[in-house]
Order: sequence, then C-alpha cells, then structure tokens
Amino acid sequence: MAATGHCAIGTDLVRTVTESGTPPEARSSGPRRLYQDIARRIEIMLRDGGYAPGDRLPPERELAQRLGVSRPSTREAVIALEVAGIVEVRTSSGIYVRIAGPTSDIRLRHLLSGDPGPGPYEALEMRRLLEGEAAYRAATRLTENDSAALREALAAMRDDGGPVADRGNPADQAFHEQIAAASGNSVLAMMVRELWNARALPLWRRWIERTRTADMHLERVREHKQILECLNAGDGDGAREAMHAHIDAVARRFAQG
Amino acid sequence: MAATGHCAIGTDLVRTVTESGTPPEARSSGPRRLYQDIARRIEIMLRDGGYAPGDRLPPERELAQRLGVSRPSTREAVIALEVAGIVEVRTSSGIYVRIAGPTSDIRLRHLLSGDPGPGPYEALEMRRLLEGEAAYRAATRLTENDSAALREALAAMRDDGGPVADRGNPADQAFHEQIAAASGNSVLAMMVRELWNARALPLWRRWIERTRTADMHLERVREHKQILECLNAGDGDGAREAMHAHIDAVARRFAQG
DNA sequence: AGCGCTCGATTGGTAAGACCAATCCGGGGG
DNA sequence: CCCCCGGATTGGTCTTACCAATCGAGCGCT
Repeated sequence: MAATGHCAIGTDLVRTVTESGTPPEARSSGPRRLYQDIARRIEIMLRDGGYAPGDRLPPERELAQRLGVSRPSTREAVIALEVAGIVEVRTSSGIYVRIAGPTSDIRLRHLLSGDPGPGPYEALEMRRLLEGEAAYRAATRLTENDSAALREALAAMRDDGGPVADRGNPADQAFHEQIAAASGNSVLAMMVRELWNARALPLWRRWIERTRTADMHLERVREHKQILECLNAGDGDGAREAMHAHIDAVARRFAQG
Repeated sequence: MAATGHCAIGTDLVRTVTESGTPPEARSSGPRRLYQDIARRIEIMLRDGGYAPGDRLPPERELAQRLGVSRPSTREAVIALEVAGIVEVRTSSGIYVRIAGPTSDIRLRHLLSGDPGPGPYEALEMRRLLEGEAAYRAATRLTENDSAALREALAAMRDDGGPVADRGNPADQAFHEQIAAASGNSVLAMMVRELWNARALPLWRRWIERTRTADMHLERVREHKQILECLNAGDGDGAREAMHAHIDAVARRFAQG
C-alpha cells in the first residue's frame, strides 16, 4: 500500500532502502543526519496527518518501514522528539502524541529545519524584560550567598580579558544567571539561561567577536558593578533600571559594528 | 555476577548484559530507559570531569565501552544531549561540549532526573509578565488577520465546554498564543508557547481538572473578550491590564480548590 | 452466564557486528 | 617549504536477534 506512496516534496526519500546499493544522498541542504530528517517527517505527519494529543503513533517497526529507514534510526528520531516534549514513549505500549502544534523548542527547531533561530535583537528585547524583572525581584530577597557569588563573578570578569573565543564569556553569563536564580522564580531563571545558551547559535558568533575589545569589556564591568550595588542596597527599582541601562548599552555596542 | 539478583518486584534489573562493569545499579525511581541513564551519566561526567565548552568527548565506541553499554544506546543518549543543546556532534570528528553548566532544558531535566518541573504558581507569575507584555505590544501592531484569528479562538471557546480531558483547552491556548505571536517577537511567542505546553506535566493535571466548571469557563470567556476589545482599540496599557487581571483571576480560581 | 486468569501476540528496549563516508593527520613527493 | 595523498579515526546507518513489559483474547472455573 504505502510502499511507493512517499512522494514527499522537498524532503524526498533519503534512501531507497534495503537492497538498493545506491546511496544517492542528494540531500538538498547540508549533510543533515538521518534522525533529524526522520524527526522532521514525523513532526509533519503529526501536524498534517490529523493527529491529536493522546493519539498513538504507528509502532516503531512500522514507522521505520513506512519511512524507508531502519529501526535504530527511527528510534533516534523518536528520542529526539521525546526530549523535545513532542511525543511520549510508553514501554511496550506505544508512542503517543503530547503536543500537536509546531515545535516550541529553539534547539530542536534549529536542528530540524536549519532555522537560524531568533535574531540578537529579539533576544535582547527579551533579556531586557526578563532580566530587568529578575533584578527587581532579586533586590528584595538577595541572600549573603547570592551576594558573594555575584561579587566573585564580577571579580572573575575583571580578571579575564573579556569574551573568550569558543566559550562565550563565562563570568558575564554567571553574573546574569546568578541574578536570575536569586529572583526566586525557577522558570525565570531557566528562561534567562536559555537565552544565554542561545548565543552558541551561528548567528551570534559574529556579535560576540565584535564586542571583544578591551574598552567594551571595561564598560561591561562598570555596568555590572552598578547593578550589584543596587542589589546590595535592596533597591529593586534601581536594580531594574541599572539592568535596563546595561542591556541597552549591550544593544548599542552591538549596533556600533 | 548479578545474574540471580532479580528478586525485585516489577522493575528490577533492566538487562543482564554481558559481563559489564556496572551491574544493576540501584535505580532510585522507576524503570527509566537506558539512554536516559547514560545521558545523565555523561552529563555528570561533563560537570564533574573538568570538561569545558569546546572540549571533545571520548569517541562513541569508547564511551560505550567505558559505560558498559552498547553503541546504539550510547548514540541515543548523545542525541538526547544534542537535542537539549548540551553537546554538539560533528560528523567524523567527534562529540563536543557546548555548555558546561547544569541542564537548562525543562524537558530533559524532567526526563533525566524525574524533576517534577516548576509549579503552577511560578509559571503563572511568568505568564503574567510575558503575556502582559505581549498584549501591550500586540495592541499597537495587530493586523486584521490577527484580529480575525482571535475572534475565531474566542468563538471556539464559547462553543466548546471548557477544558477537555487529555488535550487541555485548545481554544484558550490558541487565543493566548495568537496574542504572543502578534507581539512581533518570536522569542516571546516561543516562551509563551513553552509555558502552555508545560501544562502537560503531571503536576498540572489536577489544576486543569479543578477549573473545568461551567461558571469558571464563562469567566474565562468574559476576560478574554475584555482583552480582545482593548487589543482592537489599540489600547496597549489597557490590554496589559486586562491580561494581568485575567491571569490574576486564573490564579485565584486555582487557589479556590 | 459471568468473572478471573493465563497465554501469546504486540511493541518497545537493548545488544552485536558490519560496512560506509567524511574527516583528520602525518608522511612522502614536488 | 608547500602540496598531495593515503590510512587511521570517528561518526552514520543497516541488519539481525533476543529480551521484557503490556494488553487483549480466549479458556476455564465458579
């Protein structure tokens, strides 16, 4: 039945399966890995195939056969979708749909569709909102531990020479994440961390390179110091303002290039 | 060897395995899948093993041997970590560390450590902040399409009988996500969606059940209507206020139980 | 006839071995 | 000194096989 039914457009069939000795691999864009292809196809199948949350997908073996790939590869794809929260796997029972809509996960989107991800400006807008709020909340609930950790991060930042190639700017990131953690809301902390981790995406490398100059680094340190002072003083509004000023400055430095 | 050790009840040893180095190993909770175990062990290895971003991990084969598992299982774990953004796999080159700190991904955390995830209150706090801001921005840039989609979602919500078991409340979710999408910031939209999808976590089921009554549903519809009116009027501040009032009401209804 | 129980088919979980292709690195030739 | 070229390394994929948990259907007991 479905044997030859996969006319899929852009994706086409990656391989002709079993006995075919021809690995054409006319992959349109880059040497993507098979499990990513499969995951994307399954996701499309969920969206356009009339699947609703709670529905059960075909068994692994059938899925593999229908997609013309091996079971291990299919398993890899299913695991990717499981980690991304799109499906749920119940042992000996089946694979079930969790959410039907398009993927919300930034990383899986990037892996699956080559989506470059959100631009730095959008992310900075969000950092302004989230980290400003985090600073405000942190000011009134800062513990001695938090304060010490922030001092340490600031000192580390003073010492190192700014962003390091290939590993971002650990001290900078630590400072911001520490504030987010001190806000008392784990979701807020998680989102801030996610925004910072997104900098590893290709789009951001250039930006990080561009702001590695020594004077920009000094500016950053000064702005951080200002934020820390407000936090230590318990001045929530001041902390928010200082954070906003800092991120506005980051955006300005970025635009200068 | 552990061959005869399966006195356990249901879960006991997942495998007997060759003569592997790591026997049954007391799994604390539930019959986790092997790849999750491996992923967790690798993550610990990254954190405590002195790995920094950019470092290369041992080859798959060696990793598998060292952990006492097969290569396919190891690959599954690596893919999970890759989707979560913790490592990066370069074909024919190796597996490289992307971020060193603890996992930021809510889903992977849940999978790996059984973490129940953030509570509804924390998430509602964030929804108030994010969706309030989204409503404010959407008010000044609402297109006719957005408006139509919102009207449709509101109508759908009026029709259906409130939250449906096992699939949340599609119309409600659609309304909120549409506003977030209309905010013009894709990161904001993504985060809002992520918050809504988090409701699938076990912790939230009870809450959704509890607010299924007809009168609560009517309240929700009324509040949505209010928000939509502000949006259509281009009243940003009013939209934010209406959204805040709505989510405060949601929190209140939740607490009533 | 109704109920519980067992057994087997289904389905995910894991392992082992093999081969391919891209990459990397070092040695040899220009 | 630089370029080119192989082989070793390393991930990518397939095939096969078997184990274990689940679930439902049919059988036997009450």
